[in-house]
Amino acid sequence: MNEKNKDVRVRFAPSPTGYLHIGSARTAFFNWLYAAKTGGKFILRIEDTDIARHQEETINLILKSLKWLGLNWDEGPEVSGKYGPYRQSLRVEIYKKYAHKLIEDNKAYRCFCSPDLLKEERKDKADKKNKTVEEKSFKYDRKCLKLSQKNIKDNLDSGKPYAIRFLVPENKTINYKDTVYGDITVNTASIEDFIIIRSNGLPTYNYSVAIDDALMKITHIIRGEDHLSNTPKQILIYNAFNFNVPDFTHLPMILGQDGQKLSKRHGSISIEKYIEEGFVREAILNYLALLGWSYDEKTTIFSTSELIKKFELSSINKKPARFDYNKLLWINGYYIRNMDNSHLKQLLEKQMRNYLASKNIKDLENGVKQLDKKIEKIIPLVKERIKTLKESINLISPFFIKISYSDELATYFKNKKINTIDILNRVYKAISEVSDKFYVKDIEKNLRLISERLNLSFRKVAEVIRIAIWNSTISPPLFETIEILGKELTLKRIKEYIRIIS
RNA sequence: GGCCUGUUCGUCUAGUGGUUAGGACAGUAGGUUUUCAACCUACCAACAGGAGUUCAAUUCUCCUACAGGCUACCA
Repeated sequence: MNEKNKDVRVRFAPSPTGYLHIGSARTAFFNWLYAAKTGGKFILRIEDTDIARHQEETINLILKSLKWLGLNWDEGPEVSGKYGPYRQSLRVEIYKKYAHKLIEDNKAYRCFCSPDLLKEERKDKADKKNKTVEEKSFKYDRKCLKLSQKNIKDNLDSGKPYAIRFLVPENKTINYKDTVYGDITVNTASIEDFIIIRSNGLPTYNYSVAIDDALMKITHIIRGEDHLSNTPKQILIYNAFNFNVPDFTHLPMILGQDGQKLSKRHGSISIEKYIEEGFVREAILNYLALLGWSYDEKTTIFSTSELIKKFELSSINKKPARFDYNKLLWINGYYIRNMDNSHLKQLLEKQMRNYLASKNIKDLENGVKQLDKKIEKIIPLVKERIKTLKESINLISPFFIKISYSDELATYFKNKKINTIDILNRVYKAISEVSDKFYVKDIEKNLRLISERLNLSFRKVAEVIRIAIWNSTISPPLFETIEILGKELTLKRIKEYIRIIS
């Protein structure tokens, strides 16, 4: 394998049966990274040969998620390329043509057996208590290989449906080297004559994938470990046509927190969901990169451009990785904290506007016009307090949306030994006396003075103020919060809280 | 059932024929502080089990256990 090879061609070949899954996203990303690193081409191919399962809309969802991640493709849907079409459903004639060539060469044959019957035979064999491997073998018995020319002709003439099976060479050893898993050796004795073209004329996976990868001149196949066992079959197809066999790199599986295969019951598994939850692009890519790959013994944060430089297929590991939502959260928080304010502002303002729209909230206490201006000042207060963009809503909305005190906070000071109303009156006065420029420094000075005068720790005073102006025992830093709220609104909330607890 | 693959702290991982087995997340304790975060410090915590090779094995070999994948006219 030559890393400097400019002719590298890799592909991501999703089956459009749902959203872009987190595991598929990693596969796509690793392919993309390898292409970026080597200056090769990243090809996108849609594997939609299973009519029953594929859904048209999901193709767009997948493309959308890939674009959001920034994994742009050089050839594929929407951009085309010289090895198209890039949808398997549009390549059916190609698969048929090659399959018939195999029949002519006696490397494949027509099978007229009924699928239902085969299924039953297989079941019988599984149930048998026979001891020999032969007797329990699930392999197809090659009934149709033994058919005479006349039989075949009669069947064809009568229009009997048939599938095409690949004639697997007997007792041959297939050997290949996987970048991650090393030398893999399989004997053809364990492989049955698998179907390559179904009776409905559509190809099966192991066949079409090999034909396409060969025809599209794919040089490196990077995909999930679930395909490791399929690889020998595909090599058989390559060999039957004398195609060049590409390099294989299988990626360890991604499991859920419980160690089971990642599925819907593990919560969010689609990229789309993560976008909704407020994860940022670079954080997701960074986390994905760490699932099955590592650079050294200490680095965990990698920008995408660093990944392009540092990524190596040879340092991918074999062990299946559990998806650790907590770590993703941490990485996301890290990216938010270190993001530049103007970029963060764009993202948060969008979040906020979407939120207001979704809740149909119109009467903002500070007015929508101020959202844009104020959010700029809010950013530094929230950026190290959120792990997702979505969480910012809780911290930002009280600046704009009228608060209504919860029962718990309305009675919060009832049994406490402090004179809440006295404190609030003093606060009201102190805030009123701050000059109209309303500097944080002045606000802080005046408020601290209250605790000094009352000989009360400032945290007690702060708690009272916090609940009054924020309806919560936690808030962004108090003085800055008051500054951004503005004199008028701060006083209004204090007055309101006094009224409620009086 | 057959075939293929894997197994280092709870999690992601680094690592080597001789190391106090390293880092990160999580957890715990403390510091800072107007709350919450962030930040800083410390602590907790792992080589699946058994044989063999070797002066020495977490590292090499074999077996067992466990886990995952494939075994479809799914991909």
